[in-house]
Amino acid sequence: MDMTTPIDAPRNCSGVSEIFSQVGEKWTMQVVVALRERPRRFNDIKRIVSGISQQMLTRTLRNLERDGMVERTVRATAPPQVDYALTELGQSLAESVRQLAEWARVHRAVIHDNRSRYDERR
Amino acid sequence: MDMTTPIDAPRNCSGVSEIFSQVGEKWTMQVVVALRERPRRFNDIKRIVSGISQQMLTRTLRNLERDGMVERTVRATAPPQVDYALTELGQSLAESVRQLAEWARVHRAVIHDNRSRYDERR
DNA sequence: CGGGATCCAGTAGGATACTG
DNA sequence: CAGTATCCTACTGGATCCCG
Repeated sequence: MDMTTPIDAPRNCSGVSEIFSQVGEKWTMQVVVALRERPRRFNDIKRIVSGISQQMLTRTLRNLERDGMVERTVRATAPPQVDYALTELGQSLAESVRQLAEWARVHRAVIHDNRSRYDERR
Repeated sequence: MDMTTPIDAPRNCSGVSEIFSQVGEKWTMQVVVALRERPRRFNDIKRIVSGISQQMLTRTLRNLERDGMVERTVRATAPPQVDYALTELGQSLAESVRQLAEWARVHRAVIHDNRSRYDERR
């Protein structure tokens, strides 16, 4: 193992950044947020997360389901009805992310301003 | 002209997920963590963030600099020496991210387990 | 030492059409 | 309604060479 790294950083950044990349995927957190209040059906989510295609919504939900963040419940009615709900794991993620989201919300304007100035100076 | 600023986002976090995607980029947070203790030089960071190419380190640092997370200081010595340091903005990001990182560290095993079971059931 | 310039592969993201 | 199936584009990540 690499014992030469002189930082007392959180151990195993590699595994953690794996989670980050999922969180950072374009639609993941918006879907999680859409489910925070209560379970919702496919097209309800699609309506809330404006701009998402049904393809991307399907993919995002599958990934979240795969990780155990979201539970999928199929009702054998006609027409078919599918509910998606956050699991406890998913809810705890949403809660942890909320703080980072708050940071982003507060600093968004400054970051955009920094970018503009950087791009102009170039 | 400001085409980049979303005017209205009722529940939507389009601007926030923009920050998330940067945080989720493969190397961004590992570089930030590498700078948390003190400023460091290019090849120091490269050594700490094992596996990163000089190309990707350059790109990542440029993006962080662009957003005002990192400050770049060039010393006109021979050989040239460049220091990278977190700004206050960068440090506050690191702090906010730490909590999400802690969440990821705690739940990583469970998530991996969920994935395995999901993939088997397929 | 600290990059920039190229080129290249893989994947995320998206548009559209079709289906049980 | 809730998806699959295709096909396509753009961007992320990386390897390599070069340069002051």
